[in-house]
This record gives sequence, C-alpha cells and structure tokens, in this order.
Amino acid sequence: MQYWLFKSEPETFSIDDLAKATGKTTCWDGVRNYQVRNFMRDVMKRGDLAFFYHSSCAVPGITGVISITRTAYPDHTQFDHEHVHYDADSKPDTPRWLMVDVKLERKLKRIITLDELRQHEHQLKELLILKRGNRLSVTPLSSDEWNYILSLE
DNA sequence: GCCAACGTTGGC
DNA sequence: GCCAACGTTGGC
Repeated sequence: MQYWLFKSEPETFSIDDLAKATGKTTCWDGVRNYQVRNFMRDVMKRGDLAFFYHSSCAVPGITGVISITRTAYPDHTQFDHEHVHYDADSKPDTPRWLMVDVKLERKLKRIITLDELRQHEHQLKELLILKRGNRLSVTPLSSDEWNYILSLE
C-alpha cells in the first residue's frame, strides 16, 4: 500500500467541499500531467491513503486524510467541449487522461501548515512537496513520512 | 532531437 | 501581483 499527497486549491475544491459531497466521495478529475496520470494508472490502488493538501491559499498545508476508493478510469471532462479541462486531442477510444475516486476519511484536528512542515525539514527532507519547484499535483510519500507527519497533529 | 518561447503552478 | 521553476509545444 502506497501513501500519497493530493493538492487542491480550496477556492476550487476544499476539504469541506469533500465533506459535503455525497458519501464524502468525489472523482479526482482534471489531472493533465503525464507523471501524475502514470502514478494513478500504474501504482495507485484501492485502499491507498493520501493527505489532502490546500495550495495557493492563505495558509497552505495538510487538512485531512482521504482514501482511494476506485482505481484509474477515464476522466470524462477531457471530452467535454464546455469544460476547462477539455482536450481536443484525446479520443474516446484511447482516452489520454484518467482519474480516481477518493473518499474523505477524516479532517485533521488542525491544519499542519507548509510552514510547520518546513520546520521539520530534517525528518522530511525527501518530502517532494518541500522541494523547490515541485509542481506535481499528486506525489507519493513513504510510510515513515506519513507517520511522522501524522504524529505532528 | 534540440531548444526557445510560452503557459501554468504555487509560495510569497 | 510577482516571479522562479518546470512542463509542453512547435519550428527547425
């Protein structure tokens, strides 16, 4: 089982939006990066756990724990002309982009901020989100990193 | 296959 | 709003 970190801009989709969703479950559409698509296609399994991270906001940080409830399947928004994530080059018989379903397990008792994570750089120096220039919207992390971060809560 | 230009991300 | 970093595009 693999651990992950999912970024989302709370103005677009926040942890509270997920909490309000039917069954606290949503499809994670909109991934348009090949590396992330390959993570979803090749590695991500049902039951994997992930942190829900708020980015591009006043207080960036980890706000909750989610789980993968459905493995990769075609992202329908790539075929929707009206959608911002429409991809004219992707054909229905060979879909380019995939998504998974995720479910909210729980909100953290408090947000573990990016600033706080940086203060633990010694233990988290391999954490991809702390590395300069990292822009992947979904990144893997080790069980040691997972447990260490949860211990901060 | 190279690489400059361009678009996007995301912290600040 | 700025800008560094990085992925993608497209001309050659």
